[in-house]
Amino acid sequence: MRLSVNPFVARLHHLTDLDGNSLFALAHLCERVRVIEPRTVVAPAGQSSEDLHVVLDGWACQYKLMSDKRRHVPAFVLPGDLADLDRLILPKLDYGLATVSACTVAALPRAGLQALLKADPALREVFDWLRAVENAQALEHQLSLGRRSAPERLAHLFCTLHARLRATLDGGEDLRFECPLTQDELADATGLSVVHVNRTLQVLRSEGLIALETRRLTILDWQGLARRADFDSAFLHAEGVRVAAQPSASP
Amino acid sequence: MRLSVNPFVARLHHLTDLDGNSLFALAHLCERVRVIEPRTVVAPAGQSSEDLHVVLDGWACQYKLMSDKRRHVPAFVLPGDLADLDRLILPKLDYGLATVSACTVAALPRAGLQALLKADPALREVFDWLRAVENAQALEHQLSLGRRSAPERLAHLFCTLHARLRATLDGGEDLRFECPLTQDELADATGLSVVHVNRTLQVLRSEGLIALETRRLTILDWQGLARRADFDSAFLHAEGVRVAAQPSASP
DNA sequence: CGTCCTATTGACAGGCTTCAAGGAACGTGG
DNA sequence: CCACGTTCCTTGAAGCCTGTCAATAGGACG
Repeated sequence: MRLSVNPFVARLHHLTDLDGNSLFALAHLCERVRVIEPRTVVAPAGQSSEDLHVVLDGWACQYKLMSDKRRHVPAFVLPGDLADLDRLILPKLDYGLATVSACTVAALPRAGLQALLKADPALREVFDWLRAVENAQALEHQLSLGRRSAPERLAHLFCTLHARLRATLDGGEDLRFECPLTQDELADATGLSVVHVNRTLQVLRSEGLIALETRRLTILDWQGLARRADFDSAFLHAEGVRVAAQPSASP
Repeated sequence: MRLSVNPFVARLHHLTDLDGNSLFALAHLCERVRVIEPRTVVAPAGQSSEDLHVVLDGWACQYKLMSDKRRHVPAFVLPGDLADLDRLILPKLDYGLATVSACTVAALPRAGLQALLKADPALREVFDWLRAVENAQALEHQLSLGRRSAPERLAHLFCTLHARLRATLDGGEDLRFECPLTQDELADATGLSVVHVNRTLQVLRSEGLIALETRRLTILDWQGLARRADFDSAFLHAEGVRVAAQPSASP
């Protein structure tokens, strides 16, 4: 798996000033690659595993289940995302990982990654940063669930997805993107019922903010959508990190 | 500030196998102590700061504001908690820190803490673990906001607070605790309105699950409350961490 | 005793859920 | 190529949960 085709490594290349050695070593850990069917559990919740997962292609999601089957999706995992970073510390996670669309997933050995991070302080710093950003996103999601109305939640989710995708793909100003989410999944992420998601989408459409055809979302009015959502991209920390110049292997 | 009276250090002593040197060094960083009035902003959101905050006594909370003043509380900060761990990585946080009751707060210098963690791998591992636990709690809170009803949310919050307090205070089986939260704060944490919090509390009372007098919560039926909340304490990771035996300063 | 903050109540509206059923899209096999 | 099953989307009706507005009561405190 070469550097250029690994979107996770590519993203870190964009967001950080990690040197080639670090990136290469990381890419090297992404060798065990699987292709996984849509709507498939990759790693169930509450089960310990020795692998972390990087989604190279396709969309996945974290999920949590209540004992009566109610389901919540804390976050969608986009191409280039590390899906279960917490497992670096906690082998047994309390959320699961499932695919949304068909996915190409790399499994990184926990021990190997830990060793790499120990040997490469700059990379470690970057991983710490990734965790902090993930946490910031989790808190913003909390705000949505706690205080935003249904239209606001969906608008906010779309703004977030768009911003994250654009950052990863480095796509220009394109306001359209493939969005493989079903309304069921939107419901589990926004804390709404499927029916209400459906109706709320129609509201956003009728307001001229979005168009949502089969698996394809178009933001018709970015400003309007962001205003509707009270969206402020700061929590995504898309500016990246400069990691302190380390006395590392090579400059 | 001696070890024994610093609840943050005491908690790490309980939860981890950190040696005396690490704990002492950490306690030493907690020297700058302030007493802060109730309902006071300690560190506003969106502002960068060179200090992390440990709450030694009293309750505080993280908070986020929307542009129209809607408020959300992602987490309450209890005695012995590090309130803004993310600031270790992100100097400018997107949540603020405010007191709930009168608090004794220690301000730890970011640079000093970073240096300490760099020099003490075991301590660093523990801090990574703290972050992972914090994230687990954030996701469980998301689940509450997204999928639990009002009575379930409050029941879950009370179970969580009780479990966290008991872990910190190492209190026995006591089912009562001081709870300085106003219904306003409960509302901001649970994503409900004040009025509805009030009514929901009455429901929980009438079900014989809790008693809530002035600033004092009694859990009358722990099992019942946990069942009502679909509470599973796993996400608190109260078992702590054993950090790999490090070739550290002293055994 | 007045003031401020918090808790409590009532009335009413509306957002959102649930139940139920129909329609559209897509893949599969005959 | 069409019948068929499955999954997803859409719609309607009914009602509860929760929010908003407004006003009262209770405590703490100066």
